[in-house]
Amino acid sequence: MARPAQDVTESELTVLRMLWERPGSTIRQLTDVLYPRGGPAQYATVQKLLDRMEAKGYIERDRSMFVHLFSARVDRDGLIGQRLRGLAESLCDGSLTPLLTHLARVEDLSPEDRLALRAIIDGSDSAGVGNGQTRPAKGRRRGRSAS
Amino acid sequence: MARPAQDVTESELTVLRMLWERPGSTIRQLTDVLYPRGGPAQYATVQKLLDRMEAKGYIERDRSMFVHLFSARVDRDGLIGQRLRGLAESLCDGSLTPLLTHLARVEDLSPEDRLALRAIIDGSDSAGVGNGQTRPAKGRRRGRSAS
DNA sequence: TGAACTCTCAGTCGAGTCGTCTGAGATAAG
DNA sequence: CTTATCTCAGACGACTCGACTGAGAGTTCA
Repeated sequence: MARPAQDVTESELTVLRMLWERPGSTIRQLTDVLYPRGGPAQYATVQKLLDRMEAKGYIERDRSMFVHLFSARVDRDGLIGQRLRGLAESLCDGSLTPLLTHLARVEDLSPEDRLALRAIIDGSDSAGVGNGQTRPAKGRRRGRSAS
Repeated sequence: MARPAQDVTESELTVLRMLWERPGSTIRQLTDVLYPRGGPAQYATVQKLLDRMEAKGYIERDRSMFVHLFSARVDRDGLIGQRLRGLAESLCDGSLTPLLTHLARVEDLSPEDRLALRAIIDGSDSAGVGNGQTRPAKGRRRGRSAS
């Protein structure tokens, strides 16, 4: 009954970040970058991390060839959303609003951020102010959990 | 080298939540509520959870009397901030802005939330719209981590 | 064909966490 | 003094996680 833990570890995240940069990588390719002087042991470590991430649903594996190709199933924004939801669940009865107001209160915003935020809040989704970090995300929309 | 883990567990959080409601509780009082039919074993469990939370800095213990009194050192908002910062650290290079925009984008806001948010964003901190969940927080202000 | 190489896969190991529980010793109450 | 309650240290079993080993299947190439 110890630690349920189902989200990505720091080590797993390191591998996942690489898959975000280069989808369809092989274990060999990942290992060569992660452990430039790595032997079979390091190779196996990366393999195990990928195994576990696949089991947790964070990546997918193309088995069609002898050498498997790995890609991320969740992007950075998806991961952010997941953790944010988990946080809301355990601390705010599932509501995301407290997190939102907390951030708006704590973070000192740049004028650009301020503008972009107001645009988002007011519903106009044509805010062209790129802050470089966040990407539009594909099919994500109002994920009411309503526990 | 497994799991550093330094933040509150779900079980610890259960106890912490009680301390938010009733600061200065004894182990006995906490145990009676948490395990209404609990024996010495359950008592010791609560004790251990308190021990570990004290070690992690989440609660404080008044040792002046024979029976110790426990209180939270961090409130809900503080915990939210801490986790949010951790999340930003591991996924957004330490910047909170991506989290903010993510939430603003994903969450469909009620008109009240919208209004309150705009007030916060625009810097006027006299927003009287109480959404019940978030409390103003004492000394928290611009925590630039600038890694 | 067959040897050398690389890959996959299953299993193991050590360190660490977490919830639980036991037992010893100190203190208070009757 | 006896009894009850508290504190404190330690230990357990289950589990996670990074690291590593070894066996066996598939590929490459002389």
